[in-house]
Amino acid sequence: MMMQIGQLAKKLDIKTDTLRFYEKNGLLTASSRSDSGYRYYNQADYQRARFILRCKRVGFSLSDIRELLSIRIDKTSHCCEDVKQRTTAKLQEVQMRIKELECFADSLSQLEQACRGGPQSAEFCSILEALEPTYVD
Amino acid sequence: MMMQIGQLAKKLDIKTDTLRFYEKNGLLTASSRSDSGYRYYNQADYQRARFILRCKRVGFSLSDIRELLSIRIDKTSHCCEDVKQRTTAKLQEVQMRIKELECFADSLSQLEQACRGGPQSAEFCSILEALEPTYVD
DNA sequence: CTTGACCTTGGATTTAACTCTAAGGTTTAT
DNA sequence: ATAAACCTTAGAGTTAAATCCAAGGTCAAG
Repeated sequence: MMMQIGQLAKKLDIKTDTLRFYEKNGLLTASSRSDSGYRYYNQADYQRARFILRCKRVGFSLSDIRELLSIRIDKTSHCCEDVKQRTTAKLQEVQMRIKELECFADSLSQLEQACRGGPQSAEFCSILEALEPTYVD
Repeated sequence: MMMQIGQLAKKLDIKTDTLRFYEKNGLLTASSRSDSGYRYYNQADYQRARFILRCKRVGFSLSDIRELLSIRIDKTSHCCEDVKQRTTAKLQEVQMRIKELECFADSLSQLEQACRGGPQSAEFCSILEALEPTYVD
């Protein structure tokens, strides 16, 4: 359950240096340390690390991610305007990215269809051409 | 219709240097030049530039984008295995990113609900906690 | 016909995000 | 008890992507 930095790094397929770098930058701190200073990570740390990597893959910068992770809602007193606003902003950003990606996915599958000799086979020959009809500026 | 580098940069909200950098790296070349060497961009160039910026926003690197842009299907002879395979691979990648983002969006809107004092108001207080139930490792 | 706002190139610098190096301490297995 | 495989820190180096700088050419407006 508890693992040290090398094991966690292997599980995540990243370098131990990267984990130390994330710690230095306030993204992920090992939940405990051994007497001699070795970092020990638990399951929650692992989840948090996976979250960071997911965020990165979809184009968030480390400071975006720090912000996402910092959004905390006070259970008792309901949340303040600031937190609500940041959450809404991030949500809109994410939804925009989803739309953009869906647009890509459509175009790519049209191209794939063309590859299979589907109905559009002679119509589009690049992703830009496949995307064009969907661009409404 | 035809614009020079400064105008295009302004429209895209990037620096002229960035456009020259993209040219040097084979992502976007001005469709023509004046006698004195000024770059002239047309509508297709603009679309291509927008495509590049969209790709970047959803986490593709410039070489990913170069690859996406290089996928071309030969209209007459149907497409070769290589192109088909690259298209399929990119499509899968895009679909995975969409799934991840949808997962975020759900969690963020749960948080937003909590902010509004919705039914889950006392349940989750951070994006990690809101995400947890959806993590199936 | 010159001023000011554009443009050219090549090369240096910056920034984010790692990734490596050096010098040394810790743990486990034989 | 010593080698091998871990870990620590601080700080330097790398890579991708963008941005800046310098020295100079172009062009439209007054």
